[in-house]
Amino acid sequence: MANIRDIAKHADVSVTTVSRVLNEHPYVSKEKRVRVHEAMKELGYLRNQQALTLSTGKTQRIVVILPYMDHPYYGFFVNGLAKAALEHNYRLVMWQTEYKLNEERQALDLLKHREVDGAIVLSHEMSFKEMETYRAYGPIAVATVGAPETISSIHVDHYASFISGIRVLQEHGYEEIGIILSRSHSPSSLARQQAYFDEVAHARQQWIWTGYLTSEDGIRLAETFLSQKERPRALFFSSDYVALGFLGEMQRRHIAIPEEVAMLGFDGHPIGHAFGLSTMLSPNEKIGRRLFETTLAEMNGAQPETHGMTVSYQVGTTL
Amino acid sequence: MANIRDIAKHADVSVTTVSRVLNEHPYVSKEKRVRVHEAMKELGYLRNQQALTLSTGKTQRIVVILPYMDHPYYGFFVNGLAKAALEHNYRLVMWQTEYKLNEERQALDLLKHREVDGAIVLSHEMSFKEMETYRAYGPIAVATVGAPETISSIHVDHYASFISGIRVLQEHGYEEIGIILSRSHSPSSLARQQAYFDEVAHARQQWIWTGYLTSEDGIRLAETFLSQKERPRALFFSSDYVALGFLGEMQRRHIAIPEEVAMLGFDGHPIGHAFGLSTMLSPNEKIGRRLFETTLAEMNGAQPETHGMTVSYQVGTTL
DNA sequence: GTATCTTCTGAAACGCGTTTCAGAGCAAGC
DNA sequence: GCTTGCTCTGAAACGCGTTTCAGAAGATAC
Repeated sequence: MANIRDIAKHADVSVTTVSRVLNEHPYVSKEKRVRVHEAMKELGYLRNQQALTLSTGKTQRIVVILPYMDHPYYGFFVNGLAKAALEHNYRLVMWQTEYKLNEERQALDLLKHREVDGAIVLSHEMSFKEMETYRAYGPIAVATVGAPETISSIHVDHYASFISGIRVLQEHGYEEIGIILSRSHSPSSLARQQAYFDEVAHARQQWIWTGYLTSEDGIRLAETFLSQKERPRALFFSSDYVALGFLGEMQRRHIAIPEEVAMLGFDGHPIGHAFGLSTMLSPNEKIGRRLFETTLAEMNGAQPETHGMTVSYQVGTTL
Repeated sequence: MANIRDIAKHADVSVTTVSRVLNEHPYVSKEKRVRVHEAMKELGYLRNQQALTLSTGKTQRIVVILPYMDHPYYGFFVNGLAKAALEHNYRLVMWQTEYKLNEERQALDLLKHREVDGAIVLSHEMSFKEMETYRAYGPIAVATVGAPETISSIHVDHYASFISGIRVLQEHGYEEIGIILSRSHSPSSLARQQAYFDEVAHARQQWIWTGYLTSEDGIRLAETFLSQKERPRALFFSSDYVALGFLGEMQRRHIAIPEEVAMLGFDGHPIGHAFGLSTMLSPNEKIGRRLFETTLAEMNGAQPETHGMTVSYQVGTTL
């Protein structure tokens, strides 16, 4: 495959001139520019991206770190990221961690080895303290709360969002409320619990169910929930998919929603809409976009930024 | 940041020796090996992946081309791909095309510019004829049918799968069957239509609904379906999400499933299970794995392969 | 007419790890 | 004692595009 030196020889110009033509530098005479273009066509020249990357030090790649690519929760984030990346001529390198700390480290090592220009972290086990040790090698943006100043954070304000969700439930007359969370120790779960205790007068520790991530978990939850003696009148889920699993199983058991138990989801997935799930709509695609744009801005010298986004109520029939 | 030459100087050995230590070449004396390791530690050496890539010509990256990353249909494929890639120390570069031919071209151009070692195409607008023009630059594997010999294909045998789905419907006593397809001109849709006409005695052109991709489309379909005078007794969907949208809307309208119309989905998404959707289980995660492994094998000199996978019936309550 | 720009060109160095090749030193084979 | 072979080492070339720097030629300024 022809390289820049072959082109130079063929067009009888210097390598520098060919490079200038490639980069549309103005100081090339029309005549030579034409000759170079012809040579490139004749030899079927294709610029070697690797060489460019080594030379400039810019990879035009960003690593995206998330637990599972097929978990619907991340779909909107990734979609926003993908669109923004495409627009700015960046490629996304996806790294699936399965919640393993070691995989997160490997993914961030790409930064150290200059395989990518930046990192976007949608979920992490790693402490921010450790994450900061990677910061010297490139910008990092997270979709979670609690990041230090050096790390950009574009996230859903889970505390405020849960407060507003609880208010929606209260406006519908529900006072005895339970909440369904994902991993119990994650910052978002902690914020949600805090909101729960701050805002719900009848809050009870045993009305917090943790460890529910998927629709299958939602199915399981139905059994657990129904076996409980004292049950809340409404459930606030932190994920639409868990809510849907629960809803499906309740339907199967012919238990009326919202008469027996009211439900409020979180995310706003279209599939929830089909089953009339009331939910808190989260601007995840927009967050994805902004995560990318923030990272890009940082690469161009901007300061890290922190921004919390809020959610809105989407009417359904489960309240 | 220290490079290999700095290490060489610091350890008072040649650059070659440092390279040998990095690559665990046996012909390095213990003494020098130790000196090199010490120098690397002292200077905080990090191997520059870019330089390695330029030097070896191997990127350890594969581009994955698909219309939308957040479409649940692709979730399992991508999951399988991601797991296999991780195991073999490859990175996945995701390219979202939104069904645009031009985006597919850009994605495959990565191959030409040596930005990736291979390409995996989960869905494409591009003709195989055009796709073959990229073949010279690296292995390509598709998840669709009809690929020429030069392009690997690991796919669901849509014809056989639709036949077996139709048989399931017939075994449940349904003769008047309609089918719901995605894009009408895609090879999979054509194969499905063929199976429909070959296997269903009462097949009718107006019982083929095309253009249904998402759960929102499924909701829309309910209206269209119900407004039709002569309706089939059963619907065979080519996507669980479309089926679920339809199912939700039918529930909202208090129309009994399967009494009014029986439903059979396709894919086997967990969320379908929650709502008792009968479906044809597709081994998409396995296909993802094999797509990667095939591509890897081709990079190591193996021939392209074609393999059709079959689906199995997953019992639900919508038949 | 001299000084100062502007335009255009190319040699060489740079980014950095790998590979090839030549050769030195030493041991085993016969 | 001489050949063969193995172990170890490093200089130089290679992959390939970009950038720096020096300089030539022509144009403009005053």
